[in-house]
Amino acid sequence: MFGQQRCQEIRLLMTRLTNFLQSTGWFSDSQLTDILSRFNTLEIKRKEHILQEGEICKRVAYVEHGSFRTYSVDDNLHESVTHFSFEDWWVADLHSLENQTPTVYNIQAVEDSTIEVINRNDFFSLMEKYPKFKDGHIQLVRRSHAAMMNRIQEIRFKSVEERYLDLIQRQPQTLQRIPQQYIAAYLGIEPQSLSRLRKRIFDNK
Amino acid sequence: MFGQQRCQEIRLLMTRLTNFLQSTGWFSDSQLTDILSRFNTLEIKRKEHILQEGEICKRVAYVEHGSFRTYSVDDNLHESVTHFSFEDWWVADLHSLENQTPTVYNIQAVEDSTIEVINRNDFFSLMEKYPKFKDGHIQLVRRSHAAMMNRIQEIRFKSVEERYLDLIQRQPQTLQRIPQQYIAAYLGIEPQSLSRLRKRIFDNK
DNA sequence: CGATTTTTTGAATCATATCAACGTACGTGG
DNA sequence: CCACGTACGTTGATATGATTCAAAAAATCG
Repeated sequence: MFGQQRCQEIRLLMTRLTNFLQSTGWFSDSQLTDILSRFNTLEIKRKEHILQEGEICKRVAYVEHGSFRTYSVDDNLHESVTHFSFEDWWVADLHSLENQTPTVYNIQAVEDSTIEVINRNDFFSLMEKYPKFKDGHIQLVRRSHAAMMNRIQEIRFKSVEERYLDLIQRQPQTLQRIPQQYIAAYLGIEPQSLSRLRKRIFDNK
Repeated sequence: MFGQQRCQEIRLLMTRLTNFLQSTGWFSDSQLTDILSRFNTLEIKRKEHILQEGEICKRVAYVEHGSFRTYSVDDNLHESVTHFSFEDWWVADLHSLENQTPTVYNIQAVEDSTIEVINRNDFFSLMEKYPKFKDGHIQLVRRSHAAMMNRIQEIRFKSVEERYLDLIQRQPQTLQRIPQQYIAAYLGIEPQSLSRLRKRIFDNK
């Protein structure tokens, strides 16, 4: 019984994406094969961009391995990191993807990474073909929305120190895998200030 | 021809909600009547809450007249305003509505207001019954998501002064209809700081 | 009109930005 | 494999903007 399942998984290529889609229980094996056939595996080198300001988002990626940062840059060349994406995250600019308007965000690999990529047309036709796929996507948008609301609350109510401690507790991998300057840009402070903050924290311990 | 249309509108009650639903062009008159029949008109007094922290969001409102603020309160009783809602806005906590989890937000009338209210079950069954109604809702969630992303960018990149000037230019009604302390809570500063900021701005002119 | 809420003003304090310089780690080509 | 250059992180001094506590002035409501 498990032997057969394992065999099935191997036939479908044992990727994190496959694993995720199977875990939802929403699709039959043939549907799974159909869905997976629309994706291509891509290797992305550290510091390479998969989306840049001004472009129109034409594809959606699923992170197999590695990490990405979504950030934007203001007139004074200050960078602000919206979020980091690790294994099993979907990565895209949903707004640009939907409306086909130029994005204001940049998405860059922080480490050498591997992603599964699907282009916009295929993504949208999957949503039309499989209602569950659409529902899943809507859920994702809703969750992103809630996460953004939450983010604003945190920025408002918590000190930078609290938010830093929260971050390294909730996502210890961030500390290990993301350079400090990007973490500073995520917290909304200058790298110098994060350096001083860390000193304060670790001296008092 | 226009006479007949006007007559039709009167039969459906000439509300902003009716107007909005008609303007989408998504529904026939009988569908419109069906949809509108699920809504009830409610009068909300200034400072009255239509949702409070800890409750589960069980209804969705459309603002006919008046204004609301969505805000949350931290442990030190500091209030942060997420956004203001005026005429023709949908008002609800989408996250609590969807997941039936307790909300962390409060929604309060800033002025004496009139809203059209639909309860959760009716709202969801309308989404199942009319695909266009569901699409419209998804669009709304997506737009809210983009607005929140944008909000974070603004907080990061713009000074409080810039954001204040942006606000009163983009939504002059805010300045007229919303008390200053709530505007301060929207900008993320203390009322005292906004008062000083305003003095600085108007002295330099 | 009086009572309550809202806004303004003052002084002291705190956190972060900024400019500048120095140390350290990293990986790339010789 | 080492040396060099570049990118990254640390530290110092100073400046700026917002907070806090306190209290007065102004506006609003019943």
